[in-house]
This record gives sequence, C-alpha cells and structure tokens, in this order.
Amino acid sequence: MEALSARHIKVLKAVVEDYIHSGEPVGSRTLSRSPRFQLSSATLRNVMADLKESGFLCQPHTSAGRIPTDLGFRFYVNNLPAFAAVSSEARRQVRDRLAGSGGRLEEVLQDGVFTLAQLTPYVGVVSLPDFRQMVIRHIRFVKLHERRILTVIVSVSGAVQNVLFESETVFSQDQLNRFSNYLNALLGNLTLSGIKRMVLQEMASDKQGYDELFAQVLALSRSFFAQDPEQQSDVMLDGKLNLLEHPEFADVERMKEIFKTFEEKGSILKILDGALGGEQLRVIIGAESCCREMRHCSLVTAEYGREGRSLGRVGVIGPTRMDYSRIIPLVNYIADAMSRRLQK
Amino acid sequence: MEALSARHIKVLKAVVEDYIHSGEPVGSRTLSRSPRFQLSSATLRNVMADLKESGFLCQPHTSAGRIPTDLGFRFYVNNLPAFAAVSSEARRQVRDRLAGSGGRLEEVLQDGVFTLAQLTPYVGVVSLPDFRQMVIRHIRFVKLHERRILTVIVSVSGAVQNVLFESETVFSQDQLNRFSNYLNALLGNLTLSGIKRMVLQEMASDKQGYDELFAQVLALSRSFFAQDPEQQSDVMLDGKLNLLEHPEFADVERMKEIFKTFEEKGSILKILDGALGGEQLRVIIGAESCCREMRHCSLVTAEYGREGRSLGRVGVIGPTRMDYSRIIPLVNYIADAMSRRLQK
DNA sequence: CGTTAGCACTCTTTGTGGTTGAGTGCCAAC
DNA sequence: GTTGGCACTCAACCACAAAGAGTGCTAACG
Repeated sequence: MEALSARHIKVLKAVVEDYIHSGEPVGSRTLSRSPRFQLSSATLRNVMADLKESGFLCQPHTSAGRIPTDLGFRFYVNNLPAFAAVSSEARRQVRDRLAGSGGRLEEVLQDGVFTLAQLTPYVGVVSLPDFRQMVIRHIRFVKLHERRILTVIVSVSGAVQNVLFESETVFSQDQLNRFSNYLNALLGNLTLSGIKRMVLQEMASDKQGYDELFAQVLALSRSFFAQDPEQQSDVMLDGKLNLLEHPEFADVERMKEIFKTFEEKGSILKILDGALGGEQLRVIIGAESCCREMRHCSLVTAEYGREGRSLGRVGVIGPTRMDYSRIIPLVNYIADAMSRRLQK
Repeated sequence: MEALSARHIKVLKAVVEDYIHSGEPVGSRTLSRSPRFQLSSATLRNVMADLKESGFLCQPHTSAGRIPTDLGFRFYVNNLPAFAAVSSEARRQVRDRLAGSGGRLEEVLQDGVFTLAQLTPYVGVVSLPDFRQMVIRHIRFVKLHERRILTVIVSVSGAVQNVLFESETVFSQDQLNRFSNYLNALLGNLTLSGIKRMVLQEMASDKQGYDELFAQVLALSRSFFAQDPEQQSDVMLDGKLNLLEHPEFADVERMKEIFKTFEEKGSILKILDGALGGEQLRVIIGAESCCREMRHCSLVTAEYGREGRSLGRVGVIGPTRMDYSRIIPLVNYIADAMSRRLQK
C-alpha cells in the first residue's frame, strides 16, 4: 500500500512485459537472468512478494510464477514510458484500405475495424453513432404497397437508414414525391431528432391555415415518427476469430461466454460509450469494464468524429495480456485516419 | 455392395437414430438390449459388419461401436419413413416472429434465420437473392458532395441497396431529382440487370435527337453501372454459437475452421445456391458439400420465393449428426411461412 | 443355415504412484 | 540491503495397471 520504490516499478514493468510476450507466469529466476537486472533471484523474490502484497501481481498457484493483476496492468499502462511508433507498413495498410472504399460512414467504419482485425491479433470494434443525432441530407418516401411506406434517410456522412411504416391514408408515389421534395427543402442542417422536434412542435401549435401540402407532410411525418426508429446505435465487430489464437481463450466455456457477449452487442456498446467519456483515448482493463463476461478482456478505444463532433469510438478488444505499447498508438492512428476520411 | 436386406435396413436405421441421440458410437450390445430387436448381440454384430463392409457404418477405432458414415446418413434420410410434425409451439413462434416485423425482405430473412437458431441447436442460414435480379420499384440519386452521388434502390419486396459513385459532371440535387423521377417513370417491371441492359442498348444505338434530359439520365446511369454493384448476393447466419454446444465441435481446431468458413460466406453461398438446384428441399450431408471445412456439417435447406419466383434458400447448418426427422419438416415449414409473408 | 454363446483380443479410459522441475518462502550469513 | 541455501509446494509428465466396452471368430445349437 505504501508508495512503490523505483525498483518495485522496474520489476513490475519487467514482469508485465515478459508476461505480455510469453503468456506464462514469470518467475524470479527468469527475471534475474535478464540482463536488465543485476540482482539475484532471491532479491527479486522479495520485491515480487511486496508487489503481490500491494495487489499488482498474483499467482495462479503457490509454486508458479507471478502474473500481473488488472491493477498491475493499469499501473503499467498509466506509467508506460515508450509507445512503439506505428510501423510504416501498418500506416500504409490503413491508408490504402480507407482510400479504397466509397467513404460512406458505414464503409469507413467497416474499413476501420477490418484493418484493426488485420493488423492486430485482437477484435476490431467500433460504435456507430446514434442515427437520430446525425445531420440529415435527404429523406425520401417510397410507396411499397397501399399504406406501407418505406422511408429512406440519408445523412450528410452518407449513412443510410431505412424505416418501414404505415401511413394513415393511402398516397400515390407522386404525392409521396411531392412530400419528400417539400421536406427536403425544409431540411437545412437538422438532425433526425431535430426534425422530429420540429414536426411535433408544428403539430402542437395547431394553427389553422396551413397549406394542405404542409398539413399532409406533417401527418405523414407523424406516422413515421410514431414508428420511432428503434435502432438507435450499434456496434460493428471484426476479427472475432483472432481471439481463438490466444491461449487464454482455449477454454471453451470462457470463449462461449465472450462470444455470447459479442452477439448481444448491447453490453459492448455500454462499455464503449457508457463511461461519461470524452477522453480521446481510453483503456479499460479486465474487470474495470464492470462486465462479468469481459473480465478477462481489455479494451483500447479512441474517439473518432467529423467536424469536431464526436461520432463514436473505435478500437480493439483483446485479452488483458495485450500488447498495449503497440496497440495504443495504433488505435490512435486509426481513429485519426477515420476522422480525416470522414471529413472528406 | 449387394442390396440391403430388410434387416440390414432396420439395423442401419437403429444405429443412425441411436447415434443421433447419444452422439456416442453405438455397439451391438446396446442395440440388442433395445426392445425393437429380439436378436442377440452376436447376430447384430454380423449385420453391422456387413453394413461396415458396404460403407454405411464405420468405427473410430477397433474396439469402439459403430457410427454412421455420410453414406449411412444419406441412406437414412432418403428412406426416412416418418417425419416429426412441426410442434404447435414452434409454429406459433414462427408465426409471431414473422408477423411482428415490418415485412421488408431483409427483415423477413432475418426473422427466418433467427427463428431457426431459436428452435434448433444449429445455425440458421439464408441466402439473399441477387439484387440485380430483383424487380425495382424506386431509384433515387442523392448528391453527397460535388460529383459523389449516392444511389438508393428499392425493390418491390422492400430490399434496399445503396451504391456510391462519382458522376462525370456536377449535378444539383434538383437535377438529380428530375433524373430520378424520369427513371422511375420508365421503370415498369424491370430488374436492375434489365435496366442496365436497357441503358446500354440505348447508349449503343447512339441515335441523335434525344431530348437532353434523357441523354443526361443515360450518362448518369452509365457512370452508375460502371461502378457495377459488386455485392451481388450474400448469406445471413444466425446462432453460430449453437454449434459450440455439440461435442463434435469441442475440438478448438475444427471449430476455428468452421467459423472461418462462416466469416467468408462465399463458400457457404456456393454450397447453398451452387448446385444447379431447384428442388424445394435439399439435404447435403458432410463431404457431399465438396467443401473441406464443412465435411463434418450437414445442411438442410428449402427454397423460398415470391410470386412463384425463387429468391433463395433458407435452412440450417449443423453437425452431420443432426436430428433430420425434426429439422426437415421445420425447415420446410419456415421456408413456406417466409414465402407467404413475402407475398404480403 | 441362420442364430447364439463363448472366448480371446484390442484399444480406450481411468486411476495411481513416482519423478521431475520450476518456483516460492524463509532464514542465516555476508 | 543482498545473497546463498534449504525445505517445501505443486503442476506436469510418465509409466503402468486395471477396468470396461466392443469386436471377430469359432463352435455348437435348433
């Protein structure tokens, strides 16, 4: 509990780094053989015993070496001196992939997680922005059948949302086209929630003397918003299979647990966006996520956005034994590249 | 190789059914204890030896019981006497799920695979129809930025495709709206390939004296089709985790292999739609799929469609040791329910 | 001639005990 | 404070035995 001496810190760092590389519990003799220490294994044992006492290290069983606890990793990450630079090969791959596709929001996000899954042995993850908060460029109503109408909404970033709803009366496609045009002319720089607010206000004001077209557009919009586009936000994952390569997930039960969590997405989203957030970079280690199923995983995420507005977070999910010194700069780099790409 | 006697068939059937239930190799004594046989284990052993000779059964090792080969399962499926009726509970779940959603093509497909994944311990799978073969209801061009144009295409079944492309010249959204309207008026009952063919023909005919609008629409369409919407067709999977429950996939390597195949989707698609097909119901057992990674899996699929036209196949992927007598009727039922739902 | 009981044999599975080796904790000496 | 030494713990490995399931074969039976 008392402050760590420089030696304690040095040993902790060595243990963490060794463990990140080998995946095996690291013993005092292994350390003492390393050229970075001139100490005997006995001395190191004493230091390691202290670190265990303070909760930075633990042992799988009495006669095994030490492995870092979440707290140990946390200390390591917070005091990490040297980040590895992003390799030029990695930079190239990121650039190529992002430049190669259309540049629609969904495509950029997909490219981001894909590249992360390629460049790391972990899972790429990105949270999609809440569609209702996006600035809308275009709305179009398409008549499918009788009163069934498909709404196609395009955001300025090229994200597309489709919502099906039933109108109260039957309209012809011609009428719907006129409605769409009318609405688009009004659009300006509104978000979907902005539009909803506007529609509700207008309806509430209830003043007479609207022209009929406007009244009809209002009615239609109301039926549309009654449907309330439920799919508010979402996460995309790529490279789940990467996790299978790590010995810590060789246990089928543990793996099942994590994959189940991936399927649900809700809890991942909560972990990603949940924290009151805003930090450019965030590292969540093991149990810090407060998600039981994720207690053996770490997340490294960074914010991406467009024109200064944050859209979501992109990053990586892997075992707590993650190569933080390489991953942190990489995630930063990709988030940055994605933001720039979205700026167009 | 010579024809199977009635007794051989009865024994084969018993072995298959026992194995489907237990997952363990089945021995002669187990069978002789069953009330359906009045024979001693020695007699059964002789019969089983014959079946092994003919390739219907095999042994994991000399002192183990027999398990059916792909050929054994094939014989069983082809000569399966009694299908289990689809339980009323299952029918209810299918109906509820399908009635609950909007009825757009994608939603119906998603509901289908979801329900399959719920009702069976296997993976639900469905192939999406080639978008280019769908009858188009509506096309809309949305200006995103300068010459970057987003095309939104809606099929009569409510499927939506978004394609981004660059036009040769800059158009205003107003112009694009006029183009869209013009094109929609022409649409009739054309598929996307139909439209493409038409556009190319018109361009080739090269006659002068078009009105200018038509010429512009042609030019724009050409840039669009130059992009050639690559995402021709696709598959949707649900319930991959179900597979983890089966002992035959406890081996991490085998599982990795299969999950990798799932990610790629291409090979799944090939297996689904690949065969020159057309049968309402199809059962593919183990190596019959000619896909190395799928050699331990069986597929049971059925055709779904709309207005007499086949759109794709829906079904289930599971271990060759699959409960065919229950699954086959269920897949049939769901394919039928989906087709009816799509009919609207 | 089909059917059956019996028997020897094979091969996996399970358990046991011993050995090895890595690693620890503690103590006494430097 | 550091180090060497020593007793102790515990997982991992191996060899070996015993059990059990199942087979193939043969001889006898109705």
